[in-house]
Amino acid sequence: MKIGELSRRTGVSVRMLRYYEGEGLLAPQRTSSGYRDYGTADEEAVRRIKVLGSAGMTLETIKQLLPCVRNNRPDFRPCDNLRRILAQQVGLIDQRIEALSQSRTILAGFISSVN
Amino acid sequence: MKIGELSRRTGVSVRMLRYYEGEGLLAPQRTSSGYRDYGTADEEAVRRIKVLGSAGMTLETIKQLLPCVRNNRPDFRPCDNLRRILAQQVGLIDQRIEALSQSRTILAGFISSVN
DNA sequence: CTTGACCCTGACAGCGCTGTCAGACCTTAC
DNA sequence: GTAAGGTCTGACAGCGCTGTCAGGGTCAAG
Repeated sequence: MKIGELSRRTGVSVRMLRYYEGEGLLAPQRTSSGYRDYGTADEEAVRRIKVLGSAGMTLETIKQLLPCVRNNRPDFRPCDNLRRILAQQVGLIDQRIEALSQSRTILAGFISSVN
Repeated sequence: MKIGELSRRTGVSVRMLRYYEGEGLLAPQRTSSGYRDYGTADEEAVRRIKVLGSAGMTLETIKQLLPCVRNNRPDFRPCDNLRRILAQQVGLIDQRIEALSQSRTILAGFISSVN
């Protein structure tokens, strides 16, 4: 599929899809005329990037993860320090969740103190 | 207290404390020689800013919240649309928590699939 | 009075991310 | 063949946040 369609299907802007490629997270085929040609695997990848990204992960971090994550099952063999990255990222995520929960408590408290 | 001490006590860099002031989130007293002089209320505010900020809130958003949040108990009277902001922010936070949980599941799954 | 630690302001720069614009090419449908 | 809409590249700019540097003032201890 072409970039516009992928954009519509994933909700990621055309601009960002090209950016992902520039950062090395995607490498779509090209048609003879130079148009990007994405497959379903690319679409899957974009969805993953989106989720990981909205969790606060940097594209750089996601990039380290992604190549090992083809096929829903990570392949760790080519990725030596990946486990470390993963554990570290889970730690970061837990921290963020904690902060968010705290904030939520604060805000929800404010709201209910008014109703 | 002076800015260096506040920085040490809160873990927020001197640079950022001055930035907060520039953005209108803090307004410390000044000594006759121009040094910033922070009180305990400022320290409290900085801690709140820190928590709210690490929850992904913009300083601009925090700024709208902060004036109504003196004394641990929000004063809604001067803040008409605050409830709307609060509800909206809680929604955003819930979204972020959801995304983080998803990411966490993905990553933790990867890790356990290897042990 | 000097020295070292701290503070001041202002500016520049970078980060990661995102939008937008220009100028050109491609494709599809009429 | 023409027009409309999609795509290409490359560049510029902005966002919010953060560090750093320069050039200068202040303060406390020796």
